[in-house]
Amino acid sequence: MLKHGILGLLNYGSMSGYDIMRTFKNSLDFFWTAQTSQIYRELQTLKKKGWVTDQNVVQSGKPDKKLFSITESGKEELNRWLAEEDTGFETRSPIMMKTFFRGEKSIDENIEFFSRIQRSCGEFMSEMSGPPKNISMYEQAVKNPMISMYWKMTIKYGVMYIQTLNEWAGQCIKELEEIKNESTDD
Amino acid sequence: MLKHGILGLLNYGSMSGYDIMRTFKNSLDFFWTAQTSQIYRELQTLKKKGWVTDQNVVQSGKPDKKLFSITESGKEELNRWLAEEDTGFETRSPIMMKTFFRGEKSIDENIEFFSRIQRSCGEFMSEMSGPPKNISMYEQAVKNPMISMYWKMTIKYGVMYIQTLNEWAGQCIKELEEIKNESTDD
DNA sequence: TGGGTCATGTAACCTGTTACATGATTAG
DNA sequence: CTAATCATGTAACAGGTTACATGACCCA
Repeated sequence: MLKHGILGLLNYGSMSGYDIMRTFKNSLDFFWTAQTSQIYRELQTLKKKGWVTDQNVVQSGKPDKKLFSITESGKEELNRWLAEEDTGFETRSPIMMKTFFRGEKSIDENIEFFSRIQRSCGEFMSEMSGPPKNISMYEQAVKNPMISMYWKMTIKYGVMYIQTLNEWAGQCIKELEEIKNESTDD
Repeated sequence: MLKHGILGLLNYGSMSGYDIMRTFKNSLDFFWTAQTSQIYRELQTLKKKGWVTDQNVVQSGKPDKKLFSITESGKEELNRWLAEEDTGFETRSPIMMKTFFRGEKSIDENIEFFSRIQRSCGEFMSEMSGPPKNISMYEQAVKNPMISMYWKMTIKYGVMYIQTLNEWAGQCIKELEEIKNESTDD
């Protein structure tokens, strides 16, 4: 999956490992995180597979860099992956894992747990409403609205996802508070 | 994370590796998948850490099994983990990764891509509306509504998540179809 | 007699995380 | 002068996936 993410980015233009890392951080990071070390390792694998090539670029005032470019067979692989039929949703949610076992904790502690989720959602939303971080990528994309459209779809998903999580946490809190009131009434 | 999932299950009662595997499949599977091989490996790690103990149980008509039980220090670890403050959302979404790069494909292919997501959502929802698979776990939980409440919250989240995904895919299709109509009108 | 469930795992591999190392330039 | 940015990576470990192996019992 990360391999194809890297191929996809290189398909927009040649980049160094460092460029890829930054692009990941300010565009794909929300739904796929990647460490620098992993990106450099994957680039070596992609090179071995013949999907990318690299060349040294001497820079003045900055350290030299390796520019990676996608090859024809790399483009074929990218297209094969995009055409592949997906099966299932493959979510992995630490939040749900913890929620599942929260019966061990008191109602008040759990209200606090869900409130913390809501606070995180709020922080995320206010970050989102500010100016977009991925300016340099946007600049390129504006030239080709057919590409930036899909980027915007993933951002839209991110917003909807956080809103849903926020709403869900709210419902959980409400449920817990009703239980608290019932037991106080007796 | 899987370690704590296993500890959490063993906290409800002693189980064999096989029992844990089945419980995972019909309750935690949606937000955390685990292979059998991984569960057996993790159980060995948990044993080394002193969080679980095991004993052989001879069965007639079935192969012998190893019953794993949580220890006091295992319970402490479970509680420590539950009290831990979470940072971030940590989503990993293959669907979004593919969406991000769909500019490579035609509008019609992409409408088909989003329609396939909607079909998967539909299948998921009709499975959910049927009788719950995790009957044996429910039986136990009914005795303690304070525990089953949190399980139901995770199921609720699953439903809301799929609904959001479905709605998002619908909006994407709408957007693509508008573009199609615009270019036909010219 | 063939497939499903129960029950255990090993081996190899791939992917992801954490910590560390190096070193120049530039902005505050 | 100090922290951030640019730029490369290695090493070790943790976590996840795929494939394989074994064997008995039960039901159709």
